[in-house]
Amino acid sequence: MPAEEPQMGALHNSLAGRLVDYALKKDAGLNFLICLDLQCKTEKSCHKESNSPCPGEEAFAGQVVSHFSTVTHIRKSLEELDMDKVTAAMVLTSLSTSPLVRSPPVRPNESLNGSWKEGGFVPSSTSSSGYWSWNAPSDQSNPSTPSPPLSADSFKAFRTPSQPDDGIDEGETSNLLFDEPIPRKRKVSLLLNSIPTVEELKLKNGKVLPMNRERRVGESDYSDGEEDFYYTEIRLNTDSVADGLSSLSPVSPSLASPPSFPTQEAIRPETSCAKTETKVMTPLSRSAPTNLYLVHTDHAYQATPPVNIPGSAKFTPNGSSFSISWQSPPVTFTGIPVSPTHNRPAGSGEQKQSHTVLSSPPRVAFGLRKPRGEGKKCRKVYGMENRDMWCTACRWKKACQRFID
DNA sequence: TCTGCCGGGTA
DNA sequence: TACCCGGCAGA
Repeated sequence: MPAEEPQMGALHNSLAGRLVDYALKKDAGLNFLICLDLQCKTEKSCHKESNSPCPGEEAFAGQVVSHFSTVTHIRKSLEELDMDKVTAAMVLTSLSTSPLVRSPPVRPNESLNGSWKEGGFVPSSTSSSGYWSWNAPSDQSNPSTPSPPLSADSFKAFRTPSQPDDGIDEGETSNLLFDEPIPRKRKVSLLLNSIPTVEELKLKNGKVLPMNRERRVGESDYSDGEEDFYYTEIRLNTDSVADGLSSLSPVSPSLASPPSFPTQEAIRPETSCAKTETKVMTPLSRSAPTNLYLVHTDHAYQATPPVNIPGSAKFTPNGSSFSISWQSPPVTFTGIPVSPTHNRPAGSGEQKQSHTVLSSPPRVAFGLRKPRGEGKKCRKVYGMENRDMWCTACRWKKACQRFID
């Protein structure tokens, strides 16, 4: 193991001191979104079944949830953002906070291995190529301990050595790290075969930050049929959630209608990535709600027709990346990855893997649940014994229509 | 624990 | 569409 790995891992830890992690776990032919939250400070329900204390990473491990509600919140209009170097985008306005499926316990050396083992993450086997996975928190008894500030030097260490300095000076770097949400590198294991590619994070100031080093075909850790799947959460704007809520409230026509998406032609693999994604993102910038989530993936996907996702969502593979975008409804997304070692042509009878995450929107994360009425309702006024005097809504356990606040 | 009511299921 | 109810979350 290269000597720099502990340092890299520690650095990564310090970068990742907030929110939650996720993994896509393949099991029984289905892919589940698994909460890897080591802090568990935002969603109680995610581990309620485990009945474990919040920091119980192990008990929490494998809990299948959908935690996208806490994924980095992007408030920046995509129109304002120069997206032409961003290789994937995910619009996740809301997903469930409640567990849907409980996956089998995650065994070491399974798909999550290397990234999450024995309550924490350990350096992955690919760290020597510039990837770092999550090490066990230095203080597991207090996982929510804030991460130490990063120095500009450490930030540089996080950068890919092979990448040139993009002109981001240390001052900017510091601002990025302290004033802006910290880009986090995620490692998600999938039973996919694909080729993570070079990532660049487009900063708000327009500068491009290389995030990963390219991973080449032929690297050996695809052997078990699984693949390390990385993505980077990018928080582009830190405006208040409440601000974002207003944009989710019903409903301007532009928000209510699904965004338009590029045609099949627009996402052909031979189309340049930047060009393609510009096309992809532009409609979103006009129609998507303000709390958008961007997931940056290191993944190669076969060029297949865009997959329409229920709920105004779409999965769009395009060469070396994919973008997933949707608005708040429950979603299912599927994708067909390209295998680096079994690179089959599309439509040649290959086994297409379907990756599914089912979820439903969180209620609290976006405050969509209206405040509870303060006044007396039918139930209080008439009592349970006079239930027939209640308004219909109250009888149906709906919002009271008679005593409206 | 009570209450309001959301979200989803059923007929 | 009407009706019902599990369950969440605030009081």
